[in-house]
Amino acid sequence: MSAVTTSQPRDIEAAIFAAVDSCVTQWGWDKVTMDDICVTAGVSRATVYRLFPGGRDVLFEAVRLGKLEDFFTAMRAHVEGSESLEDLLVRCIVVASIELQHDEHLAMMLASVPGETLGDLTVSGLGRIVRVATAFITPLTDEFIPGDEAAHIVDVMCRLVISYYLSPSSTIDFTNEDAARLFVQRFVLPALTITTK
Amino acid sequence: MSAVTTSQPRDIEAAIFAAVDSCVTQWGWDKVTMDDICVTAGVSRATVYRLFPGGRDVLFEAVRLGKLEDFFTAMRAHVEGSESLEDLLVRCIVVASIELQHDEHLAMMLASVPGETLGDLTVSGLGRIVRVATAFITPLTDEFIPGDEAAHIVDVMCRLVISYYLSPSSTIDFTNEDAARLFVQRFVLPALTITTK
DNA sequence: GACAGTGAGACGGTTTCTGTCTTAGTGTCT
DNA sequence: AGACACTAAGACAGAAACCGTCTCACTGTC
Repeated sequence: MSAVTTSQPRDIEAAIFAAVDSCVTQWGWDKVTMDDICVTAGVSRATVYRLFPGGRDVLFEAVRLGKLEDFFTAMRAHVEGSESLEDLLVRCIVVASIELQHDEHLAMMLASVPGETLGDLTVSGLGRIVRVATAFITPLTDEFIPGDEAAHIVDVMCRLVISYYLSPSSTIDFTNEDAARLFVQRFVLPALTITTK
Repeated sequence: MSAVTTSQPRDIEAAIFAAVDSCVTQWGWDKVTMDDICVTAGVSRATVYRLFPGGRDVLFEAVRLGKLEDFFTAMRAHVEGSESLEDLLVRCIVVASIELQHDEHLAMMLASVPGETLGDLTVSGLGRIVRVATAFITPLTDEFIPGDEAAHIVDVMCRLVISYYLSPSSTIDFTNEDAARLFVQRFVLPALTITTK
């Protein structure tokens, strides 16, 4: 009937991502069908499968990866140029914690589909989170400590930042720079097997 | 493995109703499966089908009917004993409007699954609403006007109360008794073909 | 021991969903 | 004009989910 071809592929991809966001927020990952997404995005099924060969799994993985990369891209802008490992770690922790707190979409997901969202933050999706975090952060730590040591720290810090986001503590506030610095000085830096440069 | 038989049938029915509420709030009527409800209610599928022979349709209809009856039962308690038709109608309008405004579950449904909820309030479910409202209210109007006349009024008023709940007007506030009375005096009572007693 | 109520789960029939494919229509570039 | 790239629409088969029914074992009560 009418085939509108004025939009660029990027726009369509963005529309699909937005549709997934919207649908998942409303119904959760489990309940969403590809048709839901197609209709919401105003796009035909063929288009979705052409842009994401592999279908549902590939699309959803791309969405999750995309969100993580957005998150860490935003974070990296705030932590680049740190002049010491301590500064870098403290900034990472604080910026990530604040970013999490300000993430409205995440908050909505936690409210509307808490089970799945929690699972994605703490069980099924934690591996991906740590992986992406490591890929983004270790390049910044290279000038201070070796990669495997950094990977260990990133792994632990991911878990802690998420935990304190989900369940804030009265003793440690990771959105506060001083508190984060104290934590890094007391627990992280001393644990390094290599003397920091 | 373990069959707990300590609970009364009424408790189980209540648990199922609560489970439907919870599931529907989370996912909407369309996305909820009987298994979702069974798991949420902590009850086996056999039990649900035994308590609601006919399955999904019967259960859902029972839930919707139950909610409506709860609504109008609460309302009737506030409007019984009215000494004139005008008083009765005004009270009905005001109490129903306020009750709607205070209905948190309905608000959550409108927020989480607006499409379905709106449809149930204005299209697919309106007939049931009017039917139940008529059954509850006409007995109270019997001493003032004949049944068919009352049914007409109830029909119109249901639609108006719902409309003003969904989309409040700056000119008429049905939660305000004076405004409601003015409305009844100007538009409802004069329209009666029979002189009010 | 008889009985009523329940959980667990198997079962077949139906519906829904997925992923692929074909066809037709539209805009762009040459 | 004609080749090309891209999309909508929808048919299609296979897989998965769901529904409603049924049987069986178990438990607490009478």
